[in-house]
Amino acid sequence: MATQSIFTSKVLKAVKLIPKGKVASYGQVASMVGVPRAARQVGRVLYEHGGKNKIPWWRVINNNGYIVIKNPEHSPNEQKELLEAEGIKINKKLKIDIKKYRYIPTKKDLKILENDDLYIQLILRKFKNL
DNA sequence: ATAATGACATGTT
DNA sequence: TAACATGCCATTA
Repeated sequence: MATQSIFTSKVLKAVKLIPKGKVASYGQVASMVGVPRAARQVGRVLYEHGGKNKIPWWRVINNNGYIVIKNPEHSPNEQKELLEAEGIKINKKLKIDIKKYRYIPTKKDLKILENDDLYIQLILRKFKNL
Protein backbone atom coordinates (compact mmCIF):
# COMPACT_ATOMS: atom_id res chain seq x y z
CA MET A 1 0.00 0.00 0.00
CA ALA A 2 1.34 3.35 -1.02
CA THR A 3 2.09 6.10 1.44
CA GLN A 4 -1.03 8.12 2.16
CA SER A 5 -1.13 11.80 1.50
CA ILE A 6 -1.48 14.21 4.40
CA PHE A 7 -5.00 14.92 3.25
CA THR A 8 -6.01 11.28 3.27
CA SER A 9 -4.54 10.51 6.66
CA LYS A 10 -6.18 13.57 8.18
CA VAL A 11 -9.55 12.64 6.76
CA LEU A 12 -9.31 9.19 8.28
CA LYS A 13 -8.29 10.69 11.59
CA ALA A 14 -11.17 13.18 11.49
CA VAL A 15 -13.79 10.54 10.71
CA LYS A 16 -12.62 8.53 13.70
CA LEU A 17 -13.34 11.55 15.88
CA ILE A 18 -17.06 11.43 15.10
CA PRO A 19 -18.69 9.88 18.19
CA LYS A 20 -21.03 6.92 18.09
CA GLY A 21 -24.59 8.13 17.60
CA LYS A 22 -23.52 11.28 15.77
CA VAL A 23 -22.96 12.15 12.11
CA ALA A 24 -20.96 14.67 10.09
CA SER A 25 -21.25 15.87 6.50
CA TYR A 26 -18.56 15.40 3.88
CA GLY A 27 -18.05 19.13 3.71
CA GLN A 28 -17.79 19.30 7.46
CA VAL A 29 -15.02 16.71 7.51
CA ALA A 30 -13.28 18.65 4.77
CA SER A 31 -13.44 21.77 6.92
CA MET A 32 -12.12 19.86 9.89
CA VAL A 33 -9.01 18.81 8.01
CA GLY A 34 -8.33 22.31 6.72
CA VAL A 35 -9.69 22.18 3.17
CA PRO A 36 -13.28 23.46 3.42
CA ARG A 37 -14.16 22.88 -0.21
CA ALA A 38 -12.83 19.36 -0.60
CA ALA A 39 -16.04 17.54 0.25
CA ARG A 40 -15.86 15.34 -2.83
CA GLN A 41 -12.36 14.29 -1.96
CA VAL A 42 -13.56 13.21 1.47
CA GLY A 43 -16.06 10.98 -0.28
CA ARG A 44 -13.35 9.44 -2.38
CA VAL A 45 -11.16 8.72 0.62
CA LEU A 46 -14.05 6.90 2.28
CA TYR A 47 -14.77 5.02 -0.92
CA GLU A 48 -11.25 3.63 -0.74
CA HIS A 49 -10.89 3.20 2.99
CA GLY A 50 -14.42 2.50 4.16
CA GLY A 51 -14.42 -0.80 5.99
CA LYS A 52 -10.73 -0.67 6.85
CA ASN A 53 -8.94 0.26 10.05
CA LYS A 54 -12.09 0.74 12.08
CA ILE A 55 -13.09 3.83 10.15
CA PRO A 56 -16.72 4.68 11.04
CA TRP A 57 -17.49 5.60 7.43
CA TRP A 58 -21.23 5.25 8.02
CA ARG A 59 -21.25 8.37 10.19
CA VAL A 60 -20.61 10.59 7.18
CA ILE A 61 -23.60 11.79 5.14
CA ASN A 62 -24.28 14.77 2.92
CA ASN A 63 -25.13 18.20 4.23
CA ASN A 64 -28.82 17.75 3.46
CA GLY A 65 -28.97 14.82 5.81
CA TYR A 66 -29.18 12.10 3.16
CA ILE A 67 -27.25 8.88 2.81
CA VAL A 68 -25.60 9.19 -0.59
CA ILE A 69 -23.14 6.29 -0.55
CA LYS A 70 -22.07 4.87 -3.90
CA ASN A 71 -19.95 1.88 -3.18
CA PRO A 72 -20.44 -1.73 -4.31
CA GLU A 73 -19.16 -3.00 -0.99
CA HIS A 74 -21.39 -0.92 1.24
CA SER A 75 -25.03 -0.35 0.32
CA PRO A 76 -27.16 2.56 1.49
CA ASN A 77 -29.25 0.11 3.46
CA GLU A 78 -26.18 -1.21 5.25
CA GLN A 79 -25.29 2.33 6.25
CA LYS A 80 -28.86 2.92 7.42
CA GLU A 81 -28.75 -0.13 9.63
CA LEU A 82 -25.39 0.76 11.11
CA LEU A 83 -26.67 4.22 12.02
CA GLU A 84 -29.92 2.90 13.43
CA ALA A 85 -27.90 0.52 15.57
CA GLU A 86 -26.38 3.63 17.14
CA GLY A 87 -29.79 5.08 17.88
CA ILE A 88 -30.19 7.38 14.89
CA LYS A 89 -33.62 7.72 13.29
CA ILE A 90 -33.78 7.51 9.50
CA ASN A 91 -36.85 7.78 7.30
CA LYS A 92 -37.70 5.77 4.20
CA LYS A 93 -35.99 8.20 1.90
CA LEU A 94 -32.72 7.69 3.77
CA LYS A 95 -33.02 11.10 5.35
CA ILE A 96 -31.58 11.90 8.75
CA ASP A 97 -32.34 14.82 11.05
CA ILE A 98 -28.84 16.18 10.73
CA LYS A 99 -29.58 19.16 12.90
CA LYS A 100 -30.29 16.85 15.73
CA TYR A 101 -27.46 14.40 15.24
CA ARG A 102 -24.63 16.48 13.84
CA TYR A 103 -21.32 16.21 15.63
CA ILE A 104 -19.96 19.63 16.52
CA PRO A 105 -16.19 19.30 16.71
CA THR A 106 -14.46 20.37 19.91
CA LYS A 107 -11.43 22.62 20.03
CA LYS A 108 -9.41 19.71 21.26
CA ASP A 109 -10.38 17.56 18.28
CA LEU A 110 -9.57 20.37 15.90
CA LYS A 111 -6.19 20.73 17.54
CA ILE A 112 -5.51 17.07 16.97
CA LEU A 113 -6.05 17.73 13.28
CA GLU A 114 -3.33 20.37 13.38
CA ASN A 115 -5.44 23.44 12.74
CA ASP A 116 -4.24 26.83 13.93
CA ASP A 117 -6.24 28.76 16.51
CA LEU A 118 -7.67 31.31 14.13
CA TYR A 119 -8.99 28.69 11.76
CA ILE A 120 -10.46 26.74 14.66
CA GLN A 121 -12.48 29.75 15.78
CA LEU A 122 -13.69 30.20 12.23
CA ILE A 123 -15.12 26.76 11.68
CA LEU A 124 -16.44 26.42 15.22
CA ARG A 125 -18.58 29.49 14.55
CA LYS A 126 -19.67 28.02 11.27
CA PHE A 127 -20.95 24.76 12.70
CA LYS A 128 -22.49 26.19 15.82
CA ASN A 129 -24.79 28.21 13.61
CA LEU A 130 -26.15 25.12 11.91
C1' DA B 1 2.30 18.72 -17.58
C1' DT B 2 -2.70 18.41 -18.77
C1' DA B 3 -7.14 16.69 -18.48
C1' DA B 4 -10.78 13.89 -16.57
C1' DT B 5 -13.21 12.13 -12.50
C1' DG B 6 -16.46 12.28 -8.63
C1' DA B 7 -19.55 8.70 -1.15
C1' DC B 8 -20.20 16.99 -2.33
C1' DA B 9 -22.10 21.97 -1.57
C1' DT B 10 -24.72 25.75 -2.82
C1' DG B 11 -27.37 28.73 -5.55
C1' DT B 12 -30.90 29.19 -9.21
C1' DT B 13 -35.10 27.59 -11.85
C1' DT C 1 -39.97 20.23 -3.41
C1' DA C 2 -37.10 18.76 -7.09
C1' DA C 3 -34.23 19.32 -11.03
C1' DC C 4 -30.39 21.70 -12.97
C1' DA C 5 -26.03 24.30 -13.14
C1' DT C 6 -21.68 25.65 -11.45
C1' DG C 7 -17.74 25.58 -8.47
C1' DC C 8 -14.36 22.64 -6.13
C1' DC C 9 -9.83 20.14 -5.62
C1' DA C 10 -7.13 15.64 -4.40
C1' DT C 11 -6.26 11.79 -7.33
C1' DT C 12 -5.62 9.30 -11.25
C1' DA C 13 -4.84 8.47 -16.14
